[in-house]
Amino acid sequence: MASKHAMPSPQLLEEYCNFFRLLSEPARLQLLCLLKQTPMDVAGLIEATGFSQSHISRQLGQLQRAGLVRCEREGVRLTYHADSALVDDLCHLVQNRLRERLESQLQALAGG
Amino acid sequence: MASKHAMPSPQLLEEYCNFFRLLSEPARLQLLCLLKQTPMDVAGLIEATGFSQSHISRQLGQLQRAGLVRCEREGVRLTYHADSALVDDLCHLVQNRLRERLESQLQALAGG
DNA sequence: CTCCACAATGCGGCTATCGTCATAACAGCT
DNA sequence: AGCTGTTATGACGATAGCCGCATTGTGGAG
Repeated sequence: MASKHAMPSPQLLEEYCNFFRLLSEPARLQLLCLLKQTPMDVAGLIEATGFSQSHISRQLGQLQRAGLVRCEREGVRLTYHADSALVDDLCHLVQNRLRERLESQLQALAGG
Repeated sequence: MASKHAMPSPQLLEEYCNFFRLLSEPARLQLLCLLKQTPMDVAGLIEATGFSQSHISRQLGQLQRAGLVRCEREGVRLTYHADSALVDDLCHLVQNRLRERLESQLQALAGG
């Protein structure tokens, strides 16, 4: 075969970017991480983050459309969940990368 | 321990976002994928993508500062490389997610 | 040193997105 | 029905990022 890592099609590339863009906003990633730890309603997220209600609602909407978050009614409240392990996996990969990079910089400093 | 997936610190969260933002731009991701397949100079990337010289140079600068891309002089030209498997891993994870999501939507359609 | 080719950067327009305020939609209770 | 509490959305200013044009830096050849 040509390569183990063929060039993705433009459409797929775009999908990748759309997904990564979701995670590229601190507010959204924070909400995701919080909801992974403990499901909450919007009031809880306001309490936890200090963001405004409308801001949180918007971000949750984006995450929900991407399937990264679900919600269930409990009376008048909506309890949001984030149960996918995907985000954790992605973050761990990035974390390892960041660590490796800092270590190599440290070595370069010691070696120089 | 409290949880297998503890909340990352604000600083780390920011670093994650910075990294994901790099991948959230089709131009950058495309350049990354191209350079993973075949190392090239800027002229080659212009040929391959149709982007302007300055645009490509800027994106390469960002990728280089993040350590996702390196370059070597060959005479007056700079040959850029992208050798990390990280981006491939991240994209594969996302691809699986996209596939699963579409499959579940398909099933919901069939089941309804 | 001068000239040429390649790459990087200052500047500016443009668009997209964030984040807030105010308001609308919605579910439950009386 | 109306009232209350919760969430979603329309409108808008502010900000950030893309992208190209023009210029500057940089290394090699004459």
